[in-house]
Amino acid sequence: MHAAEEMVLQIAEAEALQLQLRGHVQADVAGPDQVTTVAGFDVAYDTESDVVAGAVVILAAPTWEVVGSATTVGRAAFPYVPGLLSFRELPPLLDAWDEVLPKLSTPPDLVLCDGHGIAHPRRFGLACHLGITLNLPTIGVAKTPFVGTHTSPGQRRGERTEILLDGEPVGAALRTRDGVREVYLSVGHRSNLDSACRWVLELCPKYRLPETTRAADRLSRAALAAHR
DNA sequence: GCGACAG
DNA sequence: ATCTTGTCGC
Repeated sequence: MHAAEEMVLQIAEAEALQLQLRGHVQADVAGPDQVTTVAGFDVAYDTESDVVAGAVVILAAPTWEVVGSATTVGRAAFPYVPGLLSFRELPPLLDAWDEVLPKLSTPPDLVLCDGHGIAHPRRFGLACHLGITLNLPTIGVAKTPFVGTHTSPGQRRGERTEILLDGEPVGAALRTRDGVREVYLSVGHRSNLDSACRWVLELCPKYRLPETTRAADRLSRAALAAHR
């Protein structure tokens, strides 16, 4: 069998797994009401190879200073397929997680990652997959919309509109700074939309993107650069 | 059938 | 994701 045919099968298997795993997602339960530490995840890609760097950062409330981190460098084992991002990014992210976890006295109270949670064609985006794998409250924060419809929220920080998919709210377009374009967030696991919006705003005291995203992005890029 | 499509 | 210069605005 040719490589292209193998890929078609892998994609079908991945989609089937999503349908199975999505049954474990808790997207309408109380989120954390206190957050002492929060984890942020990101992956950086090399332009001309399949080398990838995964990073996890641990930030402490209320200043969100970095109190822990880990990076790993490896090779991408799955291509980018819209709707199957977690199969590409989860391996490097979990590698980084395994590195940082032994160094923590307590697991983080909340996890953020790039990309969507239940705002996904099968309601099982990267944030969901990461959340049920770690069994932690998770929020997906994306820079661009993926599925569903939404109107533009008001121009003030904190204003938001719902992302609707098949008539159901699956996420929010949230303005994290006055006059700056919104971010698109959705619950990954063990949270709800109100709580997710609250914590994302807390994590955006100064910039459009959450401090977790910014720190993890910097770190994953640095790890990639150091490797080359 | 055609186009769009998180990172 | 990543490749890239200048440029507008506070």
